[in-house]
Amino acid sequence: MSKDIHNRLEEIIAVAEPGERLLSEPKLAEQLGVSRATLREAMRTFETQGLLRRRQGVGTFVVRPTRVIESGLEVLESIETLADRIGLSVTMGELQISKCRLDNATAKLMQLSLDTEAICVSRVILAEGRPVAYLVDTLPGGYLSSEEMANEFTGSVLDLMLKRGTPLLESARSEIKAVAAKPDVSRALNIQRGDSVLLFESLLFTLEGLPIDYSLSYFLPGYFKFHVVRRVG
Amino acid sequence: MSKDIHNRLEEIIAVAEPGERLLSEPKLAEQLGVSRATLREAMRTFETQGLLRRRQGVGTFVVRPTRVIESGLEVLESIETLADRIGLSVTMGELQISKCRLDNATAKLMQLSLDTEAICVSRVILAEGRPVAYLVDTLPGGYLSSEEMANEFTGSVLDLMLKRGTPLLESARSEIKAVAAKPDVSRALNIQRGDSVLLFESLLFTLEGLPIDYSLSYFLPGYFKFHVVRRVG
DNA sequence: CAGTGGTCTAGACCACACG
DNA sequence: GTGTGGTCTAGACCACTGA
Repeated sequence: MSKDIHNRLEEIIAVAEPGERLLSEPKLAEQLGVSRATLREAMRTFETQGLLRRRQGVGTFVVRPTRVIESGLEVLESIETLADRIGLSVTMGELQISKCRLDNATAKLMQLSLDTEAICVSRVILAEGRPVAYLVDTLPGGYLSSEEMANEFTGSVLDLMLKRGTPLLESARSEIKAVAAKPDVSRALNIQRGDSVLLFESLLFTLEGLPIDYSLSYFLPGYFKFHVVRRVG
Repeated sequence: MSKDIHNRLEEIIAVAEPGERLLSEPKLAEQLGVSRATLREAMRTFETQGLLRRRQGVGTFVVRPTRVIESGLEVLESIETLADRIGLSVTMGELQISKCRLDNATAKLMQLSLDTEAICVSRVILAEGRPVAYLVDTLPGGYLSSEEMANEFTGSVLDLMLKRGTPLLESARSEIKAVAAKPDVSRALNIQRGDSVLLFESLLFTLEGLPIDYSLSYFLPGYFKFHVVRRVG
């Protein structure tokens, strides 16, 4: 029964020093008496918990997640703001900005026509060098200039607009999902395809009630704690 | 490249009639020109979207998810209440009630001593015969009698207490996570081990602010839509 | 270059459902 | 019993990293 493998792996991780490298997959699999596929399956849980970090061509390392980025969902704040508050430094990587076309569903959500020119911004947020979130924003053209993006953008469309003061923002409506990481997500977050990630699909509104930003935010579960208070009646 | 497989599977599902059975895994794998393992990997996404339903010993079936159970997170309501509102009938299965001991973390959360007698209630919620949620509640002993459970319990601890009127309930604090299904969860929800599910880890409080119920709620993503409004500043 | 993780394959055995 | 999905194995090849 490979529930054992899970427990034995847990033990191995528990006694390892932070930063320690595990045996290579073939060796570890042999030592545990299971196939490599089974071992990798068992590793999945610990990866999404942020306890293991795999690096292709290098090895698998034990990680001690530092502080967890915690947030109540009632307030809209960027990851950078949240991280700042607990004194955690985050950086941005793999920034890609491109003009893009809206697909049908997105156009409908944003109340735009299909031929609206739009800008897609994708990037990875790293905490202590580890990718922890993958964000993709889609905005109608005209809200972001290329100079602004080059000079001011630090990872958050929200922060940029708040700093700029225009347009005035009011709220975001987010849909919360759990999804299996597709190839683009698993690559960006450095996890296995099919691993579980938390996805916020959000629409950001201005004070006038205009949708101004459609975003997909993929979060590595182990590094974030989102909570919400739900009232009876 | 097995991204193709994903798309081809998508196409197969799209043109299939609801309720239609797919070819068996070995046959379908051969037809698509991939191994069974690869095919199963590709199937994962569609399972958690609720588009495929696998039944051991029977086959894999195409499902058209009917209505999605949608809820804002600000208000605490049971799945039964939400389903009722959209006219969807849900039933309860695999009810298990047992006395249990608190583990360390749970005891701390509930502000109880480790030797407190507690009751664990687990059950599966089915919508149209399909398991869509797996709920595990832990309560200190004394709140639920066995007669009540036998006669009144329809799947929701919340509804039972609200109906009874005591203790008076105020709110729940929920932590939202994405997790890979462990064996117990995958069995209960009829999905593959490691599939992504949405997990709410909640603590329910009385009007006096006493924690009275600790619950883990695992949701099959495709059948639920949770949303929340997040305000700026 | 050698060694790592990422992916895929072919085949096996099991537990289960149904006739 | 027969056929299904659930799980595991052994082995292969690739892409990537770092010396």
